[in-house]
Amino acid sequence: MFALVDCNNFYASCERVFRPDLNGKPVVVLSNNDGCVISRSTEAKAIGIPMGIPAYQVEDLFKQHQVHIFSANFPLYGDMSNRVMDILGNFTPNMEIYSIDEAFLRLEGLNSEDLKRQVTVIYKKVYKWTNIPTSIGVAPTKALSKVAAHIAKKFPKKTNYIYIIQTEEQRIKALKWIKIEEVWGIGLRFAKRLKAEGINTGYDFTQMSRHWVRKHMSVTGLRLQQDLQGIPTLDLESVQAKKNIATTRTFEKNYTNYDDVKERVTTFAVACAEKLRKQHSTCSSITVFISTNRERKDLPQYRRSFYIQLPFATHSNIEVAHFAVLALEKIFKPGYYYKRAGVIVHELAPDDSCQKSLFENRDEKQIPLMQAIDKLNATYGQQKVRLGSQDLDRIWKMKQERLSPGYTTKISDIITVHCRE
DNA sequence: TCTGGGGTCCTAGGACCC
DNA sequence: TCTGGGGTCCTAGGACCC
Repeated sequence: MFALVDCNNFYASCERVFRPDLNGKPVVVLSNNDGCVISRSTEAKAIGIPMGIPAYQVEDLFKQHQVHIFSANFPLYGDMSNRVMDILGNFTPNMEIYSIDEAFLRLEGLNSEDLKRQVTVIYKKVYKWTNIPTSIGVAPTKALSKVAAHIAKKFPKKTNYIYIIQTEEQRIKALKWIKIEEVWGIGLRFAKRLKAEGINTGYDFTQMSRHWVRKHMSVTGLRLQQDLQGIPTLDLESVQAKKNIATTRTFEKNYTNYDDVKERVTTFAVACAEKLRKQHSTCSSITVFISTNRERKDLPQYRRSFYIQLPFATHSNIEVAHFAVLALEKIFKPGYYYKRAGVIVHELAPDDSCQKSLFENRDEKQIPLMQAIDKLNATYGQQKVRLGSQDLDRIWKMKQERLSPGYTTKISDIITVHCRE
């Protein structure tokens, strides 16, 4: 059986761990730049704040209900996630960390009663040790465990956040209940097309012809269909090395000037190079993209990306930035209001197996130079040493007006507990 | 005025090989 | 006038996830 453990309202719950005074009150977490709502407590959902909505559009609701608002604090969420995953890992070695707030566990050799008992222990231990509430769905396949977790979350009073699909009857009942657009792997587009075919529930989808599914939804859709039919098709996936690393940002304002965009792209390239060095990898190709604000229908739109194959593998700030700027030169067109840009590095390889190019002409000093830069930045704070082509005055222009402390990741932010005698 | 960021997989079609 | 068959690799674009 597969168990999907899914943290409830994860980011909002993380904020509340250290602010127990906010229990029972509406809490939301905003994306970078304090742009959109990306996590909502149950209370915030109840007052009608939609997921993903731009914050300015719900300002009245915020005021009216005294919603507690937080800027995204990813170091905190990442650390809380590690704590939850460590606990889950103690229950079984067969685990797949699926996202920051979800993990699949394979539970073997338990009868129906023991299974229920074991899952309850998991729920309680995670809650007691981290204060993060979860929903747990259990079923014979991964896709069905997702459905089960959905039910657990939707009916907390009936389920106590735990739901198990074991019999064929339960499987069919659950699938007939779940709307097609809520099924894992069915996004906006496919839901629309499926509804046009008269498919409204997960159950309807399992009854479709394999031929149609294969033709319109590729093998991915076929695998999902089988998994929902109760035939184990999707298995736990082992952690594999990342294939890409990206640094992309929406700007706090529109940029029209080439030099401004170039500075941003340089900084994103440096960030990618730093991420590469941190995991001891190099890259051999990069993509740079720029884009205007696609929400502004009144302005001319322009989006392009450019891919460059590098002549050698590298993780040097200088080299990655150099090629990123070459790519930018290919696609930058004056006259547009740019709102977003990014650098993505591909073809990652371990940095010790760095292959020498036939036409090797790279500067061997890059490696000790980068080591020195990393050391200085580690000692004197992030971004003390930068490239001359980066904005030296810029500290961090991201809007983060309501950032919570780094309770678990920053020594100066650790909370003090006062005990009365 | 203000709309996130970082990933994955699959397919079709073009270029190229023998 | 007649023009093969079987591959691989690469990339853009489309779909999805949290």
